[in-house]
Amino acid sequence: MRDHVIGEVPGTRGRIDKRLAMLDAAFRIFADVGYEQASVESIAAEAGVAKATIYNHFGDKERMFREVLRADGDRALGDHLEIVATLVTPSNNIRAALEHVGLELLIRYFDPTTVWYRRLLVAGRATFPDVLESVRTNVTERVMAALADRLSELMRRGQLRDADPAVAAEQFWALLVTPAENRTQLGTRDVTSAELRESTSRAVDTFLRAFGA
Amino acid sequence: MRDHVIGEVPGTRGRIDKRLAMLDAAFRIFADVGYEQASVESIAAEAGVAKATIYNHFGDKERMFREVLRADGDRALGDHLEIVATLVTPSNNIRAALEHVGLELLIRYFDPTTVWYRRLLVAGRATFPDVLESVRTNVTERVMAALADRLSELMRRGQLRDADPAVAAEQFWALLVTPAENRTQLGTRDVTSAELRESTSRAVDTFLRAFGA
Amino acid sequence: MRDHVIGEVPGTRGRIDKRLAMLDAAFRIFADVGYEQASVESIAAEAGVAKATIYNHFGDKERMFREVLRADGDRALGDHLEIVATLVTPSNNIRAALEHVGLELLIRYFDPTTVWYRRLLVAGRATFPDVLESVRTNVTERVMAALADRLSELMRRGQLRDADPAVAAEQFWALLVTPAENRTQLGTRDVTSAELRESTSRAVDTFLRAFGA
Amino acid sequence: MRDHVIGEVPGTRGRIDKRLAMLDAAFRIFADVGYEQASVESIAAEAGVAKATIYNHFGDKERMFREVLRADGDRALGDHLEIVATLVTPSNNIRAALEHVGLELLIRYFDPTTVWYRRLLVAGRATFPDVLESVRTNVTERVMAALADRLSELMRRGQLRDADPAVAAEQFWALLVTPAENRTQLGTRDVTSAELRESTSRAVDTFLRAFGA
DNA sequence: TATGAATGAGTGTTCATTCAT
DNA sequence: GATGAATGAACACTCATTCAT
Repeated sequence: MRDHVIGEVPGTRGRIDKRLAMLDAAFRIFADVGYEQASVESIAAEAGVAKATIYNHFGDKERMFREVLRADGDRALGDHLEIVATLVTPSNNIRAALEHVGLELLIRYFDPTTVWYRRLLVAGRATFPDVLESVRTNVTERVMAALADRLSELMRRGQLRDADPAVAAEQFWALLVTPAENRTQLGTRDVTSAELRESTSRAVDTFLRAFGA
Repeated sequence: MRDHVIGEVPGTRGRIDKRLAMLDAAFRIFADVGYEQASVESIAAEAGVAKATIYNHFGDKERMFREVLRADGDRALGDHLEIVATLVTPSNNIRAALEHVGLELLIRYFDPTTVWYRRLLVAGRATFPDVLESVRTNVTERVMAALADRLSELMRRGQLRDADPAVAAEQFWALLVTPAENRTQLGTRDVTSAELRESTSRAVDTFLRAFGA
Repeated sequence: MRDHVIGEVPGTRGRIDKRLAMLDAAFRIFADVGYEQASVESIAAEAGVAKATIYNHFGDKERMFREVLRADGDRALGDHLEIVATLVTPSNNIRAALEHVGLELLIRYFDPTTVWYRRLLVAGRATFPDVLESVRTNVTERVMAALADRLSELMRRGQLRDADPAVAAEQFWALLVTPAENRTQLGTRDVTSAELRESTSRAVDTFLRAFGA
Repeated sequence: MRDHVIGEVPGTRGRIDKRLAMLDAAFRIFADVGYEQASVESIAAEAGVAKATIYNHFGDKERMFREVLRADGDRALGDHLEIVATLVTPSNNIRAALEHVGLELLIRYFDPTTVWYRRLLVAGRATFPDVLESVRTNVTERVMAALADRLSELMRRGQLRDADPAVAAEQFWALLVTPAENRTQLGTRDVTSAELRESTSRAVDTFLRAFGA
């Protein structure tokens, strides 16, 4: 839980370092114990600054929470879109292409940073439903749409059978993620990369049986 | 949020009623705002008793939380096993049988009580990982095993192709639940029964394409 | 500043004692340093209770302040009206009657409790203008009206010349209080009873020269 | 509350302007909310400078408060002495002379700047009793002495009856100020100039009945 | 058993003040 | 001389828990 580092510089002495340290510490603490349970004091301690410094920078706890979410949300969106974009498959090997994308998505999905990010969202769900909605429309939906777009391209090329691409995308995602997630106990346990590879393989198996040309 | 009633009998003034009222109020409040955020005071108020009475009965907040979880966990397990058991299919119509079980499971899954129960688990995740583990082994795994058992029976009968029943069960569940859940925004929105039926239908479609005989 | 005691019972053990001790301590601290500057912690310490006990009883700081004001305001009104009522003078000695009432009013006015009460009002002026207004209409104006009523009676009897009784009351009060107050430095210094007697005598002198029959 | 300007020159960017702007802002804020309640931050903002600049100039909050008081105290003393000095009455019309001086004093007394200044003193009473004492000896007493001196002159001339001039001054002041002040509710309400004129007239009436030749 | 009253430890937030640039 | 950034101490208020009745 100590390896999400945005930009801390160990020998801290600059100004910007403090802000980054604070965002960073906030991310970890919020993800760890949830919004309500995270004390500003503990975030300050983790960041190595005084409590008041946090207030100087962010105004209040809520604004800090939103700032943290925004900063990481943008990065996550970029990451995922990039991965989905690789599903262009000049090659004929659909299985390999799907397994590549699937595994990459799964790796991201279970990356500690992403796991924490999901926890952040869940942790703040009751208090900040608007943030949740914003993430869904700006991240989840756009990733799903990109995936559907790629799958529809594969359908047009005859590499997948004709079907509703949105449904296909949704089900690909479900087959990929849900069985793997069940094994992590809501993120309590880590998953090995072997497990991820096996999960991907099983998901692609079933997906191709259902949607293969 | 006021319709989960374990055993309140408003007019009665006996001892047991108080205990039930307290468990009941605790369930609602815990599910509503999470373990940490739920104040013993608010639970006492909701149950119509004095704060100290809660301590007389449960010792402390944590023990009350566990009590609530256990009481409802047992009930949930029974419900789900019953539903899965209906997948005996004397008839030849697999699709109808799967859709029946799928819809029933989905209805349970999005029943307010169950939604609250999942929230309870997530809310207490950080503080009570042992409870989470216990639910997984005692509820999730047993339901999955029962489902796999039914599917394996269908495979033996030749109504589904030969495959790993555990994987099939897991993927059936994933196809069923994940797309539907994505639409509820982590439980922020309700789902209509029409949506549930459509979700079930799509899940069974794809499942049968992949696992049909 | 430690002699305003409403009902403290030294060997404190009952329930009601705590409430009185709190009101009492609040009165002293508020009067001493003002509403904003008075810390709930210090009031709790002065009352010998825990901070939370104050919140259990009064809800919040503002409600405690209002409670304190109300409790003492009622008593003050009664006191003053009683004094003014003595101005019935069956005897012919107006000077003696006026000096008696004047001295009594002045004694009350510079009684530590009353001094503190005025400080309380001034201290809360900015934050609670409504309280100030309420005291003015319910206490100040009623005392002035009672005084005017007594003076008008004396005019009817021919013991004072005919004049506007309201103005006479107002000016009697001004002659009585203001010179004395100037010597206390906004209540910083105490006044001796000799000074009060002299102030009264001078005020009555001038008042009778202006309003004597 | 924004019309007390000591020397702000908006267009200028020199050094002295900043100091004046700070003193000016401090006066307004201190008078508005009191010493303890005034935040250095708000004064800095009102003055358009950085918080640290205030500390460069005044050392700390207390020294700034004293500086502000001293600057304005001198001006107030001058004003009042000048007014009292006009009570030389070459003319025979005492009533007119007294009404002139009385009205002028009353106007000053209820001038927003003076009202704020009195609030400043009251606000700082508990924290800075020495300042209060200094104002009393350097301003109040000197104004009273000047007034007594003028009245004694009138007595010598036979325009007022023989009496203790100090007492006469004190009572003139009381008759003048107290009834008017009662109507402002400790400065919460403004007074109209008509009210001031009426108050003056009543005060002079009574004063002349008591002290007229 | 049920309760009203009390409390110690904490929470988010503000503020006067300092320091490096 | 002027500033932006940082901080320690304090404050109003909350909460899980205990105790006497």
